Amino acid sequence: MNTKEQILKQAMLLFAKNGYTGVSMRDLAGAVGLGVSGIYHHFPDKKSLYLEAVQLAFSDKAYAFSEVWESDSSPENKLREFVGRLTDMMLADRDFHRLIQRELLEADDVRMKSLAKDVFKVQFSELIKLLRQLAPAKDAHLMAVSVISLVCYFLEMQPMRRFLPEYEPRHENADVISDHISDLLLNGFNQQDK
Amino acid sequence: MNTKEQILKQAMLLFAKNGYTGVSMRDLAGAVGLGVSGIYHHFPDKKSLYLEAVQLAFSDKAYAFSEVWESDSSPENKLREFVGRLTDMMLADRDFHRLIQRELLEADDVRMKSLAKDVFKVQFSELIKLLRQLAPAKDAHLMAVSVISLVCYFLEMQPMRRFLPEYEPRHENADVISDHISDLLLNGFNQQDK
DNA sequence: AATAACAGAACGAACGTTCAGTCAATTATG
DNA sequence: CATAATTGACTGAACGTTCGTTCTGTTATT
Repeated sequence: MNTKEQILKQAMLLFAKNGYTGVSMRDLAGAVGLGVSGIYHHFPDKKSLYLEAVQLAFSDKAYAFSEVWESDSSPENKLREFVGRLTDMMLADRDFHRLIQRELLEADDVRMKSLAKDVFKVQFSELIKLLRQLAPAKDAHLMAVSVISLVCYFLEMQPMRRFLPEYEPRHENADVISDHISDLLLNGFNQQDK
Repeated sequence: MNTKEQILKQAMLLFAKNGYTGVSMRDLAGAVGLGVSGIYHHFPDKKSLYLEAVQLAFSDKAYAFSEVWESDSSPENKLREFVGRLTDMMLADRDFHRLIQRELLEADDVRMKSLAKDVFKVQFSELIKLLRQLAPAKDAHLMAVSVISLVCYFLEMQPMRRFLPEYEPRHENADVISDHISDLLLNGFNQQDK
């Protein structure tokens, strides 16, 4: 891995942890093992470096779900598979999830639009297609957002959930979370037989 | 409203918009109409000011749901009422919601614990009690987190949802959102007759 | 000889914080 | 009751530090 890639990787980690204003060029240089000016040899300024790091982080993840859409399982199982993979991904790469959280908080309209079109659109459309089969009468956009909401906010709340009533350690297990979410989506509060 | 309260209010707005490191004491002083040292007359340092502003913002909201818990409607209607009020609150006070988002992202274990115990615990416990009536066989903690997730992440995704497929302007309406969430929770993907 | 990849020092600006002084309102004193 | 002393709420300038960025080398490779 060359120097530029190392810079981008460390940048993504640090920006995810501490945010744009929370990371100085000296912090980053130190993490990579360079002097400050070494970074400016590869990037014109901090803003460009940040955007490139975010873009790289997202583009790596976009194609993780193609197997799900291409499989010929039942719609129910496709949904379970999608929820499971999304949960796994978010749990395995917390820095990536923090980056999403930060972008939702801080990105402007231009960047929001480019993230929507370039990163999420394809997966979101496939999810909508699947949901139309599962629940034709319901609003597909709202359903798709609901699926993503359940997965992402579970992990977003994780640092606080630990201190809330009825918490058990198994509530951090990926399978427990994704099974719960799939059951809830497919059956609501009604009992289900598994 | 005295000066100290004005400082706290402006601080909460600015911190919600720009984050802790994104707001300088000079920014804040300017917003209140003071010199920098005027702020240090009321607060010992930036950190204390931030914590006090966050605490104030949260304590104002904690008691908005007592009517729901005390009513004698059916559990189903109580849930609909809770979801509706939570959605309204988050939609009406975006700065408050941004502050929650930031705290979930940036707070350390100590502050996370104090937020959980002092701010959310009571409401969360009441929600759990309600959910036990609605779905006794399910995991109460996971269910409660699901309810909150659906409401909060809908609003968190709002700036990006606008650019995703199948979006319609009515998807930003509080009633549309909260009805969808309540129906989903009570019935899953199954059809429901309203 | 030219270039790519850096190091180290330095730039002005902005940061959190402090400090000496101002000025009205309050309290204490002769 | 008048006046002196004290306090609370602030201003403006200044402190040392850190910020993003640039500039001048240096060193190994082409």
